[in-house]
Amino acid sequence: MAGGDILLHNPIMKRHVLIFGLVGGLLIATLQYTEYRFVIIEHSVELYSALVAILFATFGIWLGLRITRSRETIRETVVVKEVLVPAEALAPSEAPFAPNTAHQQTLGITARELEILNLIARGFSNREIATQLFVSENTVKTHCVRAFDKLGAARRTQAVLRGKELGLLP
Amino acid sequence: MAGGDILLHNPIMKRHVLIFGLVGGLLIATLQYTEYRFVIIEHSVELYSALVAILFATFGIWLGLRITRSRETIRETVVVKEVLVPAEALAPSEAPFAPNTAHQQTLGITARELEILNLIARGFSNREIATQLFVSENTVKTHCVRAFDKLGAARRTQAVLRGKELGLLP
DNA sequence: TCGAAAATCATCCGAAAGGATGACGACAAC
DNA sequence: GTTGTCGTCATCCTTTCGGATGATTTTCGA
Repeated sequence: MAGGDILLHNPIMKRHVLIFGLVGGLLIATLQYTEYRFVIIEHSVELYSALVAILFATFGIWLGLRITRSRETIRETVVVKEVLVPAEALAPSEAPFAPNTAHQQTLGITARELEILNLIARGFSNREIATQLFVSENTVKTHCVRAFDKLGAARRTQAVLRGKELGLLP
Repeated sequence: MAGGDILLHNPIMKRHVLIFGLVGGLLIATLQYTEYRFVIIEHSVELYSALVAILFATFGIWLGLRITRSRETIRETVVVKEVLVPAEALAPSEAPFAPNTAHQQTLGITARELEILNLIARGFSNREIATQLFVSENTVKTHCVRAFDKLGAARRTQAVLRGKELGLLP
């Protein structure tokens, strides 16, 4: 049930769905309107269908991505809370790794910054990171600079080193 | 490039996109076909549009979910690898660290190159490394390029990662 | 619902890193 | 003495990073 709640009772999602419906309605209305105003070429049904299909497929993909993204964020915060307590008694063998939130907090490193640090540590370039996270390269660079600043690092290799020293990275 | 590779050069993704296109084409074809076979009710364009829209929106959302899911899976497997390998080469706290000479030999990595890899892993820039080793920056860069080539790395962060995986670096 | 924090994106610039290629001396192995 | 490897250095060029700055949008908590 929680999954549904997260998706449906989320105001952000509500707005997206609303926009989705609105755009759909508008499109249909436009279609109907144009039918009376302009000359409809023969066999235009499939053309319209294709257009609408492409449009909505794109929008659908975007929405799908969007949904999972916000779901991931929610999940992350939950996980952090969850892991926090057993962290003291954690076996060093199997754990999915819990970053040292104490250090993270004192340094003021945000979740997103840590996420990017992680990808840097895995050897990805800024462009690759941008692609993976569905943001622009500029954004990644901004996060990088801020994270480096907070870590007192001048380079990404140094940032990775510091991150591992502080238990922020696996 | 790897980010794009994960999504676009992924056989699973390719199949999805293929299916996506196929379904789209089939739908359009069906639409065209039915136009000649059945009686088309008046104002059916918007009906068809709505139908197609809903269908493709659903499909799009599904695809979006699918994409992010496989992306997560890929990321997870990477993590598993990362955790798995260095586990065996984990130093028992005190040893001054002995690099895996077997891997070093098979890859043809020279001592000097390993030395430079080590300094890279410690977060030094090429210039700093040059100063420490009393050689020119150009020399350091040459060693870097050769080492990266042997390790199959495109970046120093990647080289460090590979080096640790192979037990060449502490 | 208001404001702070976070995330996003952009542009500009200089520095660092990466890639290709050629060259030269030292040294060991054949 | 020839060959091959290694270390050294250089030049030229392209790409990537890092830093500064400003703006907008999202998100979240009071």
